[in-house]
Amino acid sequence: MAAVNVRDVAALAGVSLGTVSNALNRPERVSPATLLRVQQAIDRLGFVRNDAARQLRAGRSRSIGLIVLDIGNPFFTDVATGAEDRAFEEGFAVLLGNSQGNPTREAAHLDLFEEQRVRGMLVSPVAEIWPQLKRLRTREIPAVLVDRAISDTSFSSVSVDDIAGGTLAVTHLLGLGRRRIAFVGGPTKIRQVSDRLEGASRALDGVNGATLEVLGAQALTVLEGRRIGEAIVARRPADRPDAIFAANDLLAVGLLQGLSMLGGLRVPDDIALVGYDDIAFAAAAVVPLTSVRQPSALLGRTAVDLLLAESHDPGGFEPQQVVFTPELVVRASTGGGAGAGVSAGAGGGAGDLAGQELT
Amino acid sequence: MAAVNVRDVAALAGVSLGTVSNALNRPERVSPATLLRVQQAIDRLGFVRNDAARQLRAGRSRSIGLIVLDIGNPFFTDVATGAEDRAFEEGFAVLLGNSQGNPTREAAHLDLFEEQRVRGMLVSPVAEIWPQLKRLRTREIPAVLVDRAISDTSFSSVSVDDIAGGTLAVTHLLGLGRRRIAFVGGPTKIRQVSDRLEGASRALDGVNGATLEVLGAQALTVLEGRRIGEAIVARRPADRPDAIFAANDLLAVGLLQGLSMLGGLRVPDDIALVGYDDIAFAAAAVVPLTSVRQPSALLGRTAVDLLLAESHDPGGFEPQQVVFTPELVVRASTGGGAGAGVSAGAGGGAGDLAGQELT
DNA sequence: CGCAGTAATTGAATCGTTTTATTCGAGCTC
DNA sequence: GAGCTCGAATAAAACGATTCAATTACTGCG
Repeated sequence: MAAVNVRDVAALAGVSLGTVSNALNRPERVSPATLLRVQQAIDRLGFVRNDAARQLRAGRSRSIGLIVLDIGNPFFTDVATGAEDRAFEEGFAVLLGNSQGNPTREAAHLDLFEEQRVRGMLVSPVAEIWPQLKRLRTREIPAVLVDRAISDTSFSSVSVDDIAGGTLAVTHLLGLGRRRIAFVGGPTKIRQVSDRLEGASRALDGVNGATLEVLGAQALTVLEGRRIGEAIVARRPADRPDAIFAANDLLAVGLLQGLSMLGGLRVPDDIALVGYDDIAFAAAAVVPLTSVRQPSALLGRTAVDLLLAESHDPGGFEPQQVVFTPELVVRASTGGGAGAGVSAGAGGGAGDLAGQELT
Repeated sequence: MAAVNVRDVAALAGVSLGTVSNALNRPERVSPATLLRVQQAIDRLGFVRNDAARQLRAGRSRSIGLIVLDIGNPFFTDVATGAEDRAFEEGFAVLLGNSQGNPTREAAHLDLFEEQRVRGMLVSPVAEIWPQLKRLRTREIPAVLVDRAISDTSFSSVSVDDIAGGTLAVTHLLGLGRRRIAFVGGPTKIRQVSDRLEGASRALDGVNGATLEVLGAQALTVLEGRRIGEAIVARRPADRPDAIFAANDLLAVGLLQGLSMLGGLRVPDDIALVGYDDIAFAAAAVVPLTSVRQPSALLGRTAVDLLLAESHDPGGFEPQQVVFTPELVVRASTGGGAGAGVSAGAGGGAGDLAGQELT
């Protein structure tokens, strides 16, 4: 009883196997009576379609590949969640590939998924893989780039506007009346960092008396943030900024520790603080962090939409570059909630660590 | 040029298609000369095997299904990383399914993956799905349970010994000379919580003068930890515990905030603190947290190993229950590093948030 | 020189489904 | 009642790789 196939079902139902296929795929072409008989036979035998045969005949599969830089990174985890969710709605399975920033692994995953004849690939590329992606396209396997500024507009892509995010953050700080703004982030060769800085500096345009100081960071880590925070504390009060925009939440959390817990400054009273990414911990920090949130899961969902759209109409489809605008989640670190208090900030939102279950 | 198949390759190489297949799968049966010609033809045409046809013939696929409760949970992310990594080494693709704790979604994923004829499934089950898993087994699709205590030993499983973890944590605290231990955690109907408590209480056996107080928590969150921390601060000094074992790191971080930052107590001087899970943030807390680490990625790798072993020998395979022992990572919150300082603790380790890249 | 034995290659059958052209009837019209 | 159409069901031909029994080519040996 290892393998139940359409033939067995047909035999039990007393019809031809073509009819079984029709019952499965175009029920309206089959008379109600036989449809019922076929259904019963299927249930009785516990028949499950063999997708391999199906896709062999159809020439296309019902799965899509997702290759990410690092599945451990919460951003990509969210992207994957969104993509899987959307794909599942459409009856597609998602093949997960973790390139770990390794071009060799990335290429190998591309090959592996091509053998599986995936319907298309979602890729957040490590290396320059245009040649490979173009080759895939000649095989009618479309690709959608995730979170990469892309020069080649012949591919669809989804990304978030980091410049807008930077502007959002600093405009908020200016709106609170702060004028001595500091940007903490680096290395600037990371596009996201330089874009966020660019956005920050744009926000200053036309605001008189406002200054933007750039404090370079070696890495986007908590420790680095703490170090910089302590350096700020060491300054004369008049030389300190009255607001900081950190390039990501890890830095922001470190800054918070350095400034407030170790340095004795008050956040947001003395210095207001905005982070970036809205990681789960942002809401749970001692002073809940105001942060710029990226619609990560939506990125994943949208990428799948673009992929399927292109797959349905390989010829006529026009590649699209979808750029999402991030959103500011205001919490206590800029005075959004209770002063320096305990209550959760305004945002809240779905992914908060607060609601997370135990491992 | 949409589809290049073995026949095309055979034609170009001037051999029969059987030979091409041999060249692909059993190169030693083919003369070096023809092997070379076939290789060249493959390269020239850019031939890529069609896995659908392959698996149709073979009756088995080269992919495995992974169904997790919540891919957003760092524990499962690590499990997934380990599983994907191991599977990839073996040339297998991983189909990712996120059940989101929803039994309906879980069942649907099971069906979807069964249609894909996966080689086997890794499942961290939401509901009681034994009937479905047993049905799968009659189809030679083995399943391995992930992180579930399992009564039915006819399935392989991988899990972590939470009792041992609890003992580990509290033994460490006792070793530091602490005697008034508090366990913070709940709800106890979660098996992991009750097991950790059980382990904690076992550690006390035979240690005279040691007491274990249980402080129930409504949820395993930062906020709840903070609340409990403040409650402890409100006690008379003599009534306070001198060490706390928290059921997970979120609680521990909250406790740290409540005790130390808001309450003025010193960690570890006044109260030593141990968490559980060793989440990325544990090392980055103001006082780096001592924590119990679970070998999550190893769980994933091992699960894949068990799955493939069973798949290779469906008849003779004996299901195994692999239970991992967690490991204690000592950091400053129990005096492991600098007193209450800034330096990272002992553990460090691969997954630290410290090294994490920007989104 | 012929024969056995091995190595290399071939061709046909097969996996399970979908699809397409075809057949079979029944019900209608004129 | 002959000719039609239309609905329902069928049989056969794909899809692309693998495998196995059969064939050919070749080597060495007696």
